[in-house]
Amino acid sequence: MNQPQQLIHTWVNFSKFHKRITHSLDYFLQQKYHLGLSEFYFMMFLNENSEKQLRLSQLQNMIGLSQSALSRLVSRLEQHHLKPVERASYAEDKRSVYAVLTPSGQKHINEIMNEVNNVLQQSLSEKDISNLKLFAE
Amino acid sequence: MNQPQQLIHTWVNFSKFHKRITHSLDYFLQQKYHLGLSEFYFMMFLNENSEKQLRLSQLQNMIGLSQSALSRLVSRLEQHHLKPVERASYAEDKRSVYAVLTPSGQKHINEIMNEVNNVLQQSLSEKDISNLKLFAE
DNA sequence: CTAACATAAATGCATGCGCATGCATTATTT
DNA sequence: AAATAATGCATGCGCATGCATTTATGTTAG
Repeated sequence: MNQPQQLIHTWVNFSKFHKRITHSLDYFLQQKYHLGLSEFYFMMFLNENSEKQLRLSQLQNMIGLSQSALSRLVSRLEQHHLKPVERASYAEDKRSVYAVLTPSGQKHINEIMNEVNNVLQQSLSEKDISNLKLFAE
Repeated sequence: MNQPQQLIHTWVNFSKFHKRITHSLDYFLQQKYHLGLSEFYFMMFLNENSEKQLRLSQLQNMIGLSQSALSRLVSRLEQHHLKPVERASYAEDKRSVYAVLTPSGQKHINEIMNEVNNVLQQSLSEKDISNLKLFAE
C-alpha cells in the first residue's frame, strides 16, 4: 500500500461525511415538506433573486443539474401542493422560460431555510462547521 | 438575511466542491474502464480484504448503498468485460452470498487505484488536500 | 429576405437508486 | 418436531438524473 493511495481513502471518508449530512437534509425535507434537496436549492436560488424569477438556463449553472433534470424539477414544483413555483414566459424572447417563486413559495422557503439550518447545526459538530468553512471560498 | 442561513450557503459551496471532484472521478472511470464510482469503491473494499471476498451484507455498510443497489452492483460487475467480480456461496450459511474479487479484478483494481489517485491529485489543489484530511478522522 | 446556424426548453430513452416485497434459509420458541 | 421469527438476498416498481434528439424561436451571413 503505497503513499499515493492514502489520498483515495481520505477522499472516501470525505465522501461518507458528505453523504451522511446530505441524507439528513434530504430526509428532513422529504418528511416535512415532500421536497428533495435539489428542489430546495432551486427555491433558495430563486428566492435570492430580487425579482424572484430566473430563466431555467441561468439556474442550470447555479444548481449543477442537467438541462433536462431542471426542466422536470420545475414541473414537479409546479405540481407540488404548496404551489411554490410557476413557469412564465415573455414576449422579449419566447424561447426562454422563467421559473417564478410564488408568494406561497417565498413564504415557505424562508421558513424551510431556517429549519434546514437547524438540521445542519444538529448534524454537524463545531469542528465540522469550521472545517466546512475552509471550502467556502 | 440573518446569520444562521450563512451555514446553508457554506454547505452549498461544500457540496459543489464534492460534486466537482466526484464528476472528475466518475468521468475518468467511465471513459477508461466503464466503471462507476460505486463499482470502483466496491472493488477497493473487496481488495482490502485479505481473502478478496466479502458478504454482500458486510459491503453494504462499508459502501453506504442500499441492499438492493448492492445486489445489482454485483450483477453489473459480473457482466463487466473485465470479469472482476463473481458471486459465491458456501454451505455454512446458504443465505449468504459472497462477492469475490477475481484475479483479473485484483490485477486491475491496483492499476485503477493508482490512476484514480492521479486524477485526484490533478483535481485538487494543495490546499484542498490539506482541507480534505481534516475530515479523515 | 432567405438559408443556415444558434439558443432554450421539452421529451424519449437508459441507468442507478431506494422502498417494498417475496423466497429461501437459519434461528428461536413452544 | 412444528411453528414462528429473523436474516440475506433478488426483484418489481417508481423516481431523479443524464444524454441525445426534437421543437420552437432568434440571430446572422449572403
